[in-house]
Amino acid sequence: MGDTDTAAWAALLRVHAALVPRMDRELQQQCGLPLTWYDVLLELNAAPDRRLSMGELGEVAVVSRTRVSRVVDQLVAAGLVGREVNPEDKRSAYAVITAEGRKTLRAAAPVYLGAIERYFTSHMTAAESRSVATALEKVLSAGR
Amino acid sequence: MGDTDTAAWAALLRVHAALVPRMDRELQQQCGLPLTWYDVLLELNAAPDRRLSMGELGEVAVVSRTRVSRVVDQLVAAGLVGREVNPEDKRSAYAVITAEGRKTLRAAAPVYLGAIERYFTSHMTAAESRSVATALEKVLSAGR
DNA sequence: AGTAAAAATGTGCGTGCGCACGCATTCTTT
DNA sequence: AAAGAATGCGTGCGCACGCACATTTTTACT
Repeated sequence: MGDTDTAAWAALLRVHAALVPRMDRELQQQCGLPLTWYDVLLELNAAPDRRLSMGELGEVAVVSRTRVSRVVDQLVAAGLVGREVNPEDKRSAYAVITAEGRKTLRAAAPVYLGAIERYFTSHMTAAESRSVATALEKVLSAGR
Repeated sequence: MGDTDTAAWAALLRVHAALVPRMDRELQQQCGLPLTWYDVLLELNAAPDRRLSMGELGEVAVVSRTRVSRVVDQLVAAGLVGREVNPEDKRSAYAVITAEGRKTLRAAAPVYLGAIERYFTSHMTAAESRSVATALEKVLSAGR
């Protein structure tokens, strides 16, 4: 752990373990919304035509492909997204964010963004923040 | 996500989601050792007198306090650690790494460290690595 | 000393998560 | 055109994880 090479990785693991449950609770208590739901809604809202197939959703969101089905089930039951079949490929199922879903997302965004700022970004300089982002994005684009 | 403030956080989440399962599998296939076991063994080995109470272990390792009991159960069953009662406080239980545990740890270390280097550190500059470490460690020390 | 609060640990239970598998549909090959 | 491979998706199942609670021991207070 003390090794310089592994220090960054060890710190990443600890930050994740410390902050993710905290943010999840805060979001859930103030907005009744698990972090997973927020992530899915965010990606759907940013997607072209506000819809994504299950496979695409599993790749872009921080949710495993197989888990997507059940999360979308919950979101459909909550009225935040709808299921639609792709007429050009009847295997495929689209998840489409509803108006209620966008409303919920807009309400939850400031809470989540505030938590990120308060627990994470505010404790580093702007230069460090940029450095972390570029470094981790390089790791990401390499790991595909 | 595109926001500069949240970019670092979003990248951290994605890197964690992408790399942790991969490293866990690699470690488990090549050494028969889950990542959780490795972390616990590492902390025990680095601790004074090679032992830690359950509470201390839950704080220092990336394992929740309540989860520690069962993980130590497994490690005891595997012969990698031993349970000892604290003679000065009979509530407390010490987890002590065994010789077999140290042997297993030494065998697994190069595999894990290699994976960290290969999947993570090698994709950023040394300056970025240091920047990531210092930034995340500041986040950590602030979040207690 | 005696009683109540606090601390440290272990456990029953519900939940989240991913793997292996099966079903329906589409693509490819001959 | 027919058959086999490949793709996209959903589901049964087992494992990991944390919360609330019970138990035992220590500490604090009167």
